Amino acid sequence: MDIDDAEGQMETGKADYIVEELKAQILEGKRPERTKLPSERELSEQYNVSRMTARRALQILEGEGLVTRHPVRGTFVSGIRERKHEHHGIGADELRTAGSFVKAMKQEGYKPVVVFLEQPSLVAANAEIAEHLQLPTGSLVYKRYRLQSTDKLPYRLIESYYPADLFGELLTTEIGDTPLFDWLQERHGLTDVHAKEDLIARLATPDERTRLQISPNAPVVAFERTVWANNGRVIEWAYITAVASLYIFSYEYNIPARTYKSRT
Amino acid sequence: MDIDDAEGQMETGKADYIVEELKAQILEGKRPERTKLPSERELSEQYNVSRMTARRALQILEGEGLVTRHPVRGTFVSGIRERKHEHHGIGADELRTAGSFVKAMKQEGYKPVVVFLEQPSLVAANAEIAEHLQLPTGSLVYKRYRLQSTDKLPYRLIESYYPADLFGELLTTEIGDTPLFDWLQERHGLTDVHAKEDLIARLATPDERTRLQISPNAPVVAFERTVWANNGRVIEWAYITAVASLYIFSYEYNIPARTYKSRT
DNA sequence: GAGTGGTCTAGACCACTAT
DNA sequence: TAGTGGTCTAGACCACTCC
Repeated sequence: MDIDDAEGQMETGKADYIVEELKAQILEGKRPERTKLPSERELSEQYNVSRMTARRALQILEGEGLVTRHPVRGTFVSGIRERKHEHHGIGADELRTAGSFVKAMKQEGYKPVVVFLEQPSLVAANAEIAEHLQLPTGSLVYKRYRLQSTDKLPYRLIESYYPADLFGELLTTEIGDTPLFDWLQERHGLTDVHAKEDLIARLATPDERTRLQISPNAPVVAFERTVWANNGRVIEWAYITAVASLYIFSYEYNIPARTYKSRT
Repeated sequence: MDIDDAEGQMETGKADYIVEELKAQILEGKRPERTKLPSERELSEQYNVSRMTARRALQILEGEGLVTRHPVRGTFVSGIRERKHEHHGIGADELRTAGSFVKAMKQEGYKPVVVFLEQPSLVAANAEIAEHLQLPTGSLVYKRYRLQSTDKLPYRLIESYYPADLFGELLTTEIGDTPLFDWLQERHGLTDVHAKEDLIARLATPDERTRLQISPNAPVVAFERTVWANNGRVIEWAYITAVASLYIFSYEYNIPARTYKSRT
């Protein structure tokens, strides 16, 4: 197990070597999903490296999405199958049935929890929000800021804004579990919608790390979403931060034919 | 500058504190894009912390996409505007004009380079590739494995497969700079295409790290893309790894109306 | 009390490159 | 030769939870 014994064939670093060994074991099924990996201290003894090096190996595996780590509990194999599909595009129905995600979670045996980090409220739009919603700066907008979790395992942070003239009455109306866009269709007759999403991937900021309960090495997918109604109005702008290791983002689209040679 | 002086108001760690200071300076414009940040050793002196802590701070900034780091050169502010837009969906034209990305790069003054990591070749499809291309296992497929770079700064790794009966002749045909899908349209009359992409975000594997020349803390966006022609055939399946800090992925789609109350 | 991961220290050597 | 980031060591203390 001593790394120096294998040093002959090794060009990579010690941490990378441990990564490759553990990864092979995981992919070969020798370490099934949800089983516990050796702790940092155990690994450092087994491979005769310092704890920081064993730690780096586990952090790399975490970053690649192969394991999940928890203080106290330990490090666990988290197969790719654990990722949640977030499907958009042709046939997308997440927006139509805003509760669909929650339903899917329930089917999988999770208990979905939504925590409002702020009380939903009407606020004056700053320049940025106003521009996104195509409203004058200072317009009243309905704001929601919430965290979605399953069994105390947070997966998504959502900050969303809506024009107050369409959604403001929500503050005094109880719509229960009715998805927001169903309510919009019923109340205001807005049906077809068009959505645009801009995604980036990055590591979490300290604040997001705390809220999403992830380690400094865990990537997130941050995206803006703008939703237009069929009358051309922007009806939602949202900034969403999702724990990357839990998600597969799926998009489908058509590319229309073009007249051949119509462009250079 | 000594962190312990500010310890009173500080709940976060020392690395996080340095991150917040530097981030504020960057966002306020005190540290303009492309300017050099203090080195790890300088920071560790300025803040009276160990080099590893200063290092962690810079790595966190790198992970968040605010700075880029290079051995020898140092750490540099890399504004968000440096990210390249990758636009898909309605109006998407990346596939139609496969050279568009390259053109955009040229306009920005970059010199695009494509390195074929393997000679393009006809290979027998293994079970996975065959399934993706909807062909029998063992079918001949045309494979390309290439790395895209600008000025020795790699940004994307592409492993792509095509049915040999449609694309095999490319091995002996010189199509020059003609985008692949333009050639397909001209040669085989396949026009409208449908695409599906599945994205995940994660940290790079050691191999990807080496090929893309990024540090262990830099996230990547890995995605599969399947492209169908208008006759229902799969004409491309690709696995793409993109340096996350260089990309914004943009998707646009419509959500069709539904009959109200047609679902629960 | 024992064990987990999270953070931090004060050193060290390396490969690489610009001067 | 000097300076950069990359890697590694052998310790340390912390917060937290389970027993």
